[in-house]
Amino acid sequence: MRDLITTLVRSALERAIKDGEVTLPVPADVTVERPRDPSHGDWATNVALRHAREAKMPPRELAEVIAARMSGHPDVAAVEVAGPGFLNVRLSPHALQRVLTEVRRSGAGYGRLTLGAGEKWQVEFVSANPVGPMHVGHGRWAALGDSMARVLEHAGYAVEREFYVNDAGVQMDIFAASVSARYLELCGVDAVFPEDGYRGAYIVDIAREIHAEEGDAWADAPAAEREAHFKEKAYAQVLEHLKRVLHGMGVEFDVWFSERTLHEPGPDGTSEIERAIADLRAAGHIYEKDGATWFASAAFGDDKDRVLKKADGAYTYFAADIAYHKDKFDRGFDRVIDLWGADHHGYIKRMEAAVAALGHPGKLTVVIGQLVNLFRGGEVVRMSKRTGEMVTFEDLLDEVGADAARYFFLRRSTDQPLDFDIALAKEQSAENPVYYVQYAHARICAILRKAAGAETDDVSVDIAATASSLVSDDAPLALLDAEAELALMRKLAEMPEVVETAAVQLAPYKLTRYAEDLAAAFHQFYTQCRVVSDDPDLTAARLYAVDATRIALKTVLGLVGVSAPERM
RNA sequence: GCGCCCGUAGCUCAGCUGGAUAGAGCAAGAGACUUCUAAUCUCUAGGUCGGGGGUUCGAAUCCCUCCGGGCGUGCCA
Repeated sequence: MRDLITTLVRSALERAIKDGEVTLPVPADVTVERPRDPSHGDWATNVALRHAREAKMPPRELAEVIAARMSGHPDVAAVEVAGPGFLNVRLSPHALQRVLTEVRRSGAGYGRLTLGAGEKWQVEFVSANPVGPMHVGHGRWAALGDSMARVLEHAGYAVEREFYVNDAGVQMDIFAASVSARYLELCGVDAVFPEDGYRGAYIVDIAREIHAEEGDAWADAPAAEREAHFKEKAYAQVLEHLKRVLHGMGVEFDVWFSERTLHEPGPDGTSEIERAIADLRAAGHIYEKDGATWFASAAFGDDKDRVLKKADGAYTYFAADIAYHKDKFDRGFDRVIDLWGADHHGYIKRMEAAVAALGHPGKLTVVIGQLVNLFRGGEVVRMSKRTGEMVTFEDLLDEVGADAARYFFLRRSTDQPLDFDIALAKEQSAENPVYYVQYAHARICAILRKAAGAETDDVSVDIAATASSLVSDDAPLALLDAEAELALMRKLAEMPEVVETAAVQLAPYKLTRYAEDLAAAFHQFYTQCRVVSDDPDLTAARLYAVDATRIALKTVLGLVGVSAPERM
């Protein structure tokens, strides 16, 4: 629709220039946008303002010339010159009614774009250390990353979802030692709990499970042997937990990437980490100092150079991260998106530097997800993996449900810390916007059941089948010209633009806002326009509009990752 | 100290690649169900866009500066 209006404006201006009415080179920057105030029409352009000086005409006069050449088009109801020289374009009912046809023809593919042109993108998110249960922040990033991936897919990208498992390194050792200490306690052996160990109750649970399975068998084993064994047992349990919780909220990963594989030697005897450093060295970005191996990241915009291999011979976490990102780009992604917690934002510059040094400048986008502050009826709930004082994300899901959790997590812009009140999310009231949107969908389904002659709360009715048999393709859409009907169609027309913005800005929260707007437009329509009446033509036309709204609502909820209930 | 994020209505937040009279939800007040779901709708009220400078036809938006809040700033992971 935007393209259509842009073309109309441009060709009107071009004709005016050709006819000698305006003296101006044909401008390249003719753009139309949505006016903030809907009373200003559907589309507006400031071309006249921008080029008045060049054309040596007052802006309003130039605008009048363009307006005069735009009127008469069947999709345009009115073109007005407003304010200092804006051109406001109002779409005709006919143009809006056509949107309904487009929605119904596209079905679940409504709003799909070719923006991505099939480019291969990767979204890596959650990537929680496998040393404990998912916390609420991980839940937000899961909702965010998954919805981002869904939007990008809708916008035409080929998207892969990846979870990076930090299963190597010191955290895993501490984790194993913590489980081991709890296990020994269960065996009745006096054990010293590691000073920096994980104190959460879940560690005890894991130890108990191992003890139930294997008894005291490991009590007398050498510590190193026991911990090595427990590490794998406990790791497997946590990984199972992560997969179960994520699956439970509808998030599925294509790849679970193990950090260990970066450390293991390949067929040629070198690890991926070593090969990544060798690449950087060959490109001249590596030097030795104070017994350590350094990456000259400052040359790529980092604050200072970074150590990759410490004087003691161990690789830093950053070295593994570089190898990991090299691996990603070796897999052929056109763009890699990392979703990190806010506490990692200090790493963005060095990671971007590394990616640039590896020969992929600008192909990494790091999105920072701010933290979640958990409340319960106004009281702060603490979340700490170390003290064990925490609400796990699984607990939260059990309590508020996946729909409410996902919806709440997405409602804020990514770089905004989120206050999540458990009591509020549970509340089934007007304060809870997820129900507002879902309710609109449920209401539509009730109308369709009613129109089909079924009981309005008959759950056995197949809505999609009912809709397709009930709604006639040649319904007289021209009858739809009431204010509430036009407003609903306008809102439906916006969806492709919303998908585009959400994809370009990696901002799924735009979808929740749109979903609420669309639901509001429907609720208003519902209040003002009786759908099933004894006027068969009007009923047919309105059923058509209602079904288009159902499709769009279901689609946008799908992009958010929230269900569209047929009855509430 | 330096870096990133933030400061907009009583609360939670949109609007930020400059555009028209700064918006929404909640909370507050007043109304609307013998009708396809009132988990809804309608109306009212609510603002020095943190302060100050600058850039220009035009600034919540861009630049500078100050104030306030959050996070980060390891040869940790």
